[in-house]
Parts: sequence; structure tokens; C-alpha cells
Amino acid sequence: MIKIRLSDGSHRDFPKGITGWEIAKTLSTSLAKEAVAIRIGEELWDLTRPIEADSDIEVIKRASDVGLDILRHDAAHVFAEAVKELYPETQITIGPSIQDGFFYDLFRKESFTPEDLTRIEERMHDIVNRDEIVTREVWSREKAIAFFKDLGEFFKAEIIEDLPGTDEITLYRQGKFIDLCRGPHLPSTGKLGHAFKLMKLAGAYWRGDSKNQMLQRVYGTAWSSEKDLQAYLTRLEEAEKRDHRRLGKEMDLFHMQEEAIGSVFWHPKGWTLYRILENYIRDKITAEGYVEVRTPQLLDRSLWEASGHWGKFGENMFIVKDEDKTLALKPMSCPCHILIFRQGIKSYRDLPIRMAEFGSCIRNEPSGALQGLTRVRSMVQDDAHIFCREDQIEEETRKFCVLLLNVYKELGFDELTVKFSDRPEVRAGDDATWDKAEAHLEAGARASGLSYTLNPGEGAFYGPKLEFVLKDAIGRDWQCGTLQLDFVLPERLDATYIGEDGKKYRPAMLHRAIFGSLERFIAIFIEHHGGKFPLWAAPVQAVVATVTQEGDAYAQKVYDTLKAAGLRAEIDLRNESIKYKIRELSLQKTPYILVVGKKEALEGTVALRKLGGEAQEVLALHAVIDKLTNEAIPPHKRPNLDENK
RNA sequence: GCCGGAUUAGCUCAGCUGGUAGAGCAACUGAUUUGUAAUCAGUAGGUCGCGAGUUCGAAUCUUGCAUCCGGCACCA
Repeated sequence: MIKIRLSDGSHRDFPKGITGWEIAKTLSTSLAKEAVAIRIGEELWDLTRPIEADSDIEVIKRASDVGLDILRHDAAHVFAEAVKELYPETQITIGPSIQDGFFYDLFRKESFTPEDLTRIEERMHDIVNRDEIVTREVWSREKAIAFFKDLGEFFKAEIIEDLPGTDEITLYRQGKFIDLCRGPHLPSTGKLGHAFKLMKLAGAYWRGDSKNQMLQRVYGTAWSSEKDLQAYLTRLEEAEKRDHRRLGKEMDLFHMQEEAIGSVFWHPKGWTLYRILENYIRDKITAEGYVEVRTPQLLDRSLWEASGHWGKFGENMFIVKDEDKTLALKPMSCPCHILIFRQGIKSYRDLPIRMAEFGSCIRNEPSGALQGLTRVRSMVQDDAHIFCREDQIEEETRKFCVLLLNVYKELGFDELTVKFSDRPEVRAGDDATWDKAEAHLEAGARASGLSYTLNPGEGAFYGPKLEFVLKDAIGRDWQCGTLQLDFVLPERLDATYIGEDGKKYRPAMLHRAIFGSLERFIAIFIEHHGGKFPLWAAPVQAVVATVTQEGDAYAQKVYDTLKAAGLRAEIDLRNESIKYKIRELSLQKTPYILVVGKKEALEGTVALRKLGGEAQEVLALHAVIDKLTNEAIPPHKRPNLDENK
């Protein structure tokens, strides 16, 4: 007999060699049904693997995070089995579980078509129905390598060859299919169920390296129940409805076209939104002691060579020839800000200097990277560089973090994660400089009280960075803000200040942005709100709509009053039914519709209808103005009741 | 840049195996003067992304290019 301690703390004795599944069955039949694996100590085991010694175990249920992960991995195996049955000439490579599902990378001369995916998916359902027993086998490394080479699975053989350490590897067999895998897996393919779907076909490089062979990647989604699968598909549809490219067109905010790929044509409403957000952030940084500058867009090659950008990003810069000169469109503003800093002599008393610019930057992004407003070639950064003494780094870092958190919160983003990215392989500056920079930035991050995760090797070429990732209304992560500590550029471009002792010193430079690029941030802002902007940011805040032409004169008066109160209003006098106008204006996501007819004209009132609201409110005109102007105050100009105490 | 898919009226889309283009909405004109998410009727609108080829004949087949979409790689 062996002693098993369960996750609720209770102990039970079981015969040696009992399996996790058998234990689950003794606990309850429903638990056994839900079980997909067990956790034994730190390891995850198959349900059918015999337990030989005293252990702590926990039954993993299919709907749990770990359970789903296992389920999705099983889906990947069933997928691979289906592929090998239908297209035996295919080599299978890796097939991990990922968020919401799994993928599998395949190598085959012919391309898979969407029709092939349908066929494969059908076969997957067959395999689940066959309920093939899944067994775990332990092989020697040599045997496994030889086996896969013999099968013609050269990618698999290469994976095994590169596995570190152990001489033994595990394989899982189901039906005629056998795959390398650490496991655990479900006891049989039937346990997977049918809540999966193949989603898309894509290309992916072998081992993630663009120098390698391109493989065919198939993405699938898999869930513990049909209901969860449906919920997921519904979530995708909802995400599609708030896609900024779609809303940009529907709400007439902007467009893009072939003649200017990667650049935006802002329409009046979109540009209004743009200016609102730009002015908002301008107000915020001005209050924090930033000064704003504007620097050139076309700069000589020699500057970019000196800064190091030419060497690292030369290929991604647009070059302009002028007689015997070579100029580049600026891809970023930092060298320019150093050039301003260098004008005149700076004293230690002048620091910190927080120099901001809404810098128009142009980068030749790879064509395949372009994506709506989120990845463009022509963008504006809410960029600023803080020149400071070494002993000011911590405080400046802390201040920036506070500002950034406040901005995100005011704009409706409540959840934030932070990543600390340290030195990349290809970098400028010596190791001692990097040691110092990383230590300072970490201290600053700690001083701000933020918790962060390490993102190794992802720093900029001139310094380590903090990356701020916000979560939108439907749970997607977006990296927007950044704070980068740089000792390298001030050195390369020779920025100095005079210290207390009259000697020259190098300032430290903090590169920082809250939005990142205005274009990208606006895309996120649109998607986060699904086009239903808070009143202060809505390009059109209110539309006066008449019931009949009898109301025209009064409607005009209401409209004039709104405009005089500084509201962004429009008027709809068209000869259409009020039903029609409301429908159209609602689809345009107009925050407020002010319906006026004969009755309102007589009484000097307005029937106020809020977007998304069922009921309307009949108010006196002045009351409507009060209500709207009050609601339209931007968050940073709103009196903060907590602080007024 | 790489892999796959798409590109038809202002928008959303239909057009099977090749016989030379269609709907809804929008626009325009007229009627209607309407009370909270589509009033009715009529009119007009397209070298089917661009170029080449096959064919008696190409939106449809082949091919090159461009852009977009989904990934991969990249992201100062």
C-alpha cells in the first residue's frame, strides 16, 4: 500500500501501482469524468500512469487552466494524426498549446488549402470518435532519432537531437500515430471531445528564424465544452465589430489607400479625435514640467551614423539624395533633442530637462508588418527625453511611472503590466555602462512601486527599458508606454553639462513615451471603447434632430446654443423620419441625440437620448447644456473630489 | 521580406463548370411632414485592382505585379 495525500489535505491508502484515474473514480464519478491528468508533486502525470510511491496528488480538471492546456495539446496530437492519415508525405514538427488553442507547424511541398483544413477537421472528429487509447512510452534517444529518421520525419529527429540532457525521451502513441511529447495526455482521444475548430493557415519559419525553411502553420482553437467554443467564437465576432479599421470607415474617421501605404488620411472627425488626445497628453506633460520642441524631419546621414542608428536600422530608413549629400527622414527624435540640448552650456542646475516633441517619424517598416493604424510607416510619437544627472534617474523614473499610470487610468485603462527588458545581444556601450543602466532603471521601477516581469534581451540597442502593457476592454494586451535609460547616445553625440565642481559631465537620458505612437494609440482607444467614446473625446458629441420641419427654427436655436457652449454638435434637418435619423445617428455612435419637435419648441425643452439608453429624458434647454458641458469636461480638468478634502 | 488567402458600384456582398455584370444600403429626383433604431416610388452609377497570355469569346483559366487580410520574421 502507498499513502496518497489529496489536494484537500486528506490522506488515503491505495495499493501500489494505482493510477490517478482510479483514484479519481474512488472520489467521485463526476471528478473522474472531468479529470484530464494529475499533478503529482511538481509534475503533471497521465491519468493512466501507475503510482508506485507515497505521493501528494491533485486531480486536474478539463476546464481548469492547466486542464485546458493539456486538452489543447491533445487536440494538436489529434490534428497531427489526421494530417498524417490524409497527407502521409507531410512532416510534422512542433505543435504546442497556446492561448485559446494550439498550432502545428508542418512541412509539405504542396500548400494546404482551406478545403484541406475542412477535410482534416472532419478526420479529427473521426479520430475522437474512434476513441483511440493513448499510451506513454519511454525510449532511448538514439532509438527515437533513428525511428523518426526512418519515418522521414527529419524535423522531429532534429528536435530530439537538440533536446538537452536526458538520454530518455517520451513518446505518446494513439492508434497508428506516434509523436514525441513530454505529456501528459488524455487516456484516449475520445476524452478530447468535439469542442475544437481549425481556424487559420499561416506561414512560420522553422525554429522562428527567418533564415530557415518556411513551414505551414495551422492554428486551431480547442475548449473543454461546446459552450466554451461557441463563447470563444462569439468573442472573436465581437472583436471584429470593434476593429479600428472597420470603425474608422463606418464612423468616417480616417482612411488609407494604395498611394500612401502605411500612412493615414485623417478625416475631419478622426482628426478631431487625434487633436483631442494630443492636446490631452500635451496638457498632462506640461503640468509635469516638460517643455515642447519641434525638430527637423530630414537630417544628414552623418548624424545617424554618429548615433548608431545608421548601422542598426539603416535598412529601415528612407534615404533622400541631395547633390552630394545623403539625408534620411527621421525615424525618431532622440538625436535631434540631444542637438538642442547641446546648444549653449548646460549647468547641473538646469537639470532635469524634460524635452517633449510630437515627433513626426518615418520608418520603412517591412511591408508585411503594416497593419491598419497599429503599424504604420508615418507616425507621430508622444516622445520626450529627460536629460538628468545620474542621481536624478530614480526620481524621474518614479515620476514618469506615476504620470503614465494616471494617464491610462483617465483614459479608461485600468489594468497594466510592466516588463523590464535588459541588454540585447547586439548593443552599443560597454558592459560596465549596461550594468549601471540596468541597476538604475531597476531601482527607479522599484521606487515607483510597480511590479514587473523580466523580458530578457529585449532592451533597445542603447539601453534597458521598461515596457508598459495595458489591457483593453476585451482583455487584449497592448504595449504602449516605454521608458528607456540611455547612457550611450549622450556619449556618442557628446552631450555634457557643467557640474557643481565646474567639471564636464555626461547627462543620463531617459527616452519615454506614454502613447507610443498617436496612430497606434488611437487604434487601441477606438477598439477599447468600440467607437463609443467618452463624451469629452467624441468627435461629434451631440446631434440635434428634428421630428418635422416645423421644428427647424427651434432646432437651429438649440444647435447654436450647443455650439456657443463649446460643444461639438451637428444638426440634422433632413426630411427623414425621426426613427430613421435615430437609427443612423446611433449607428454612428453619436453620444447624445437631441430630439426636437413641435412640443419641445413650444416648451423650450429638448428630448435627450443617450447612446445605448432606452429611455429619453425631457429637459429644459439650459439643463441639457449644463448636463452635457459638465460631462464633456476632460478627465484631467475635472475637480478631483478625493483630493479636495 | 517570407507563407497562405482576398481584390466585382461609395459601402456590404452575389455571380456554378469561360458567352461580355447583379442585389441591398448609400447617392440623386419626386412624393411623404413623419414622435424615438430603416416611409414609398423612380433614376443614375462598374474599362470586375493593374499588365500580359490562352481562347472565336475572360470577372471567371494561366502568369507577372500592386494593395489589403491572417500569420511568421522585424519593431530604434
